Amino acid sequence: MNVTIKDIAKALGISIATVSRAMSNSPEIKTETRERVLEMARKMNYKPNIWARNLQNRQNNLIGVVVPEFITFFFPEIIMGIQEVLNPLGYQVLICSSCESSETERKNVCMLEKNMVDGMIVSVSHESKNRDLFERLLNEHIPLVFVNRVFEDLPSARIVIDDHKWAYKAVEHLIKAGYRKIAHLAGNEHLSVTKGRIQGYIDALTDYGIPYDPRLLMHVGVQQQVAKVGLRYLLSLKVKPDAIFAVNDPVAIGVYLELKERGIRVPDDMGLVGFSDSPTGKVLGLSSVEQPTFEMGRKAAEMLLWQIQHKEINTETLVLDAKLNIRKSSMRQHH
Amino acid sequence: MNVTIKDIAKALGISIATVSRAMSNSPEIKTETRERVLEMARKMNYKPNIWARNLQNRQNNLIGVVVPEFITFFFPEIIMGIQEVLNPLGYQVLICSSCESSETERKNVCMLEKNMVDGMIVSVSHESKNRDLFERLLNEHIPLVFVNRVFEDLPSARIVIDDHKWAYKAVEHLIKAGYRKIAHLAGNEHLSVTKGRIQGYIDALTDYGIPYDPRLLMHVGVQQQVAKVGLRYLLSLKVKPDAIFAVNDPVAIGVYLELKERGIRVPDDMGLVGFSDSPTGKVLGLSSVEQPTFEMGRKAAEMLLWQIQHKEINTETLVLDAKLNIRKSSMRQHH
DNA sequence: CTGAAAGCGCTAACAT
DNA sequence: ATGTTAGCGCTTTCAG
Repeated sequence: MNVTIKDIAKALGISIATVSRAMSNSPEIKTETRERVLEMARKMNYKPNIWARNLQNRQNNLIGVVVPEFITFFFPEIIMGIQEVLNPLGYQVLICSSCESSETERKNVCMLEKNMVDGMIVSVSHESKNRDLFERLLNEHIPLVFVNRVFEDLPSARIVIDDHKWAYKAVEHLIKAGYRKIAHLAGNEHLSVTKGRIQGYIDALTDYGIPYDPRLLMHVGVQQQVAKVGLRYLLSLKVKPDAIFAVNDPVAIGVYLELKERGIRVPDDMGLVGFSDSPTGKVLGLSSVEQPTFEMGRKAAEMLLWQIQHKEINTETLVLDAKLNIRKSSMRQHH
Repeated sequence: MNVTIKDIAKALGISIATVSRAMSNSPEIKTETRERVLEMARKMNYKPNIWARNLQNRQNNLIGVVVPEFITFFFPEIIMGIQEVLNPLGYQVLICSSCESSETERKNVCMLEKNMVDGMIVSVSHESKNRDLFERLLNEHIPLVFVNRVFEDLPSARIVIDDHKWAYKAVEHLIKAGYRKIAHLAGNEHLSVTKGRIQGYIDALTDYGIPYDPRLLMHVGVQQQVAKVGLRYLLSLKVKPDAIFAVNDPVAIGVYLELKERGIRVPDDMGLVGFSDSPTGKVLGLSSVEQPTFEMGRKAAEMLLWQIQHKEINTETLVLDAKLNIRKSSMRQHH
């Protein structure tokens, strides 16, 4: 059995109220009494019961985070940013992975609700199916912030980068490097980031007078293993592409490995640009758009805190800056 | 204000006990009453207060996990294994990163204690300084399992692989591939995995008649950025090594990149083997020892559950199998 | 400054 | 089968 304030009170011959006050550093207590209580608490190895306290305070300093996965660096870095802000403030973070499944995502969110988290930070799974669920959360005024993968039509707080702009820059870079038949391996259709990146791709081509050819655009998803299928399709085309802009680094890496396998040289035979700048991409010399992952996490945490503290839902969208890192995968020597 | 069983009871004109029984699916209740309660609960959007329940049950189904980092694939995979077992059973997992700092690790553990987790799974930070802390936990009979990085002299549950054996195999492989001056970039001195891998390295050399040269062994730590320093040292030696066995993949990758930078060819001029088989190492063609990460997590969770259920500390060490993946970084064509 | 007492929402005897 | 009641450990009025 654990030691409670009752035990301390009894041992000291004082009331539990006094002990409680000593513990919570209340001003209305004699310094001497407090010291005696603290001393005894230490001696008896007292540990406050957090559930009793939460029950009283109706707040548990728990924040839920739901991400699609946390095996690759991207979401872990966001999570670190979140914890960096929240942990020092005494918040605990419950991390859930939806494993890119909307069903699991729904379970995670319900579980977090059951655990009465003070708020949630979510990056939605690639199917982006649970609009109704998050709408309900919003209606119930549960503080909620979306990061990276969002629902555009939901009045919620959001942390994103300008996918359109950075996709545009990536494709523009390929054009300036001399590539002309630029393909795009896009993510899942309903994913927020997919749409922005596709439009950026199309707009860059158009602006540089390259007609957009829908056959060079294929939705493959966001995982490395699907890249092979996409590449096979692109290479089967009559007019093969000379460069590929991939929706993210895992897909770009999948493409890279498959190209190597087939003896197609990067960047000479095929230019390649990814998105999100993974460590693996970096060592492979893959050009990529770098997102400020830690900062995204920090900002998401701050925006959530604001909502919790102001007891008010925030519908602001914060657009952070990004950066195009050019490496050898898109630096053709001659063409 | 949230709806409580009291509200439901009042709305239905019944007692709170009946409502409580309906909620917990007690057998001693009329089916019809239960349905009416459940119906009303749904209508009123009732959500059970988990703190009140925990206060009553003195159990919160919370498990704490402390890992050194979760940016690279390794610990995330272990964590996924843990969650795979624990989540379906209704446990929530609190994930903390010690950021390879013993001080942060101590804070994390204390925080988890404060949150009254039912148990902890820990992989200690590379300094391995908090022996006293974990000893206290063990003395207080808090269920605890170490994974991967352990304290050998603490009577605790442990999930590991045979570092000695697999380091031996890695070095043996280099020897059989024709390398003779094999160096070892080792991890932090007090880290459990470091010791086993060093001994495996030494024993393999000895068994194959290659005298162990202490100058070819250097403690560099476990992070990619320190590899450069280690390599610079090794290349400054009079008798330069022709192969390097690195304590883990990050270090091996750091070495790989630096070798490339300097125009030293892998595997022809320098053989290279890592440890833990990272995705990045994989795409670089780095030979490495693969650890069963998911399985380690699953087993750790199971061992912890056992302790929780049996209310008894377990001091078993479970040694899982591993695998040496040979890739081109150690496949010299000729020598 | 300290104590008595009520109550947070729920469960589990104990009654009926 | 249902209701009554006493806590779980803590905080917080309200008295003194």
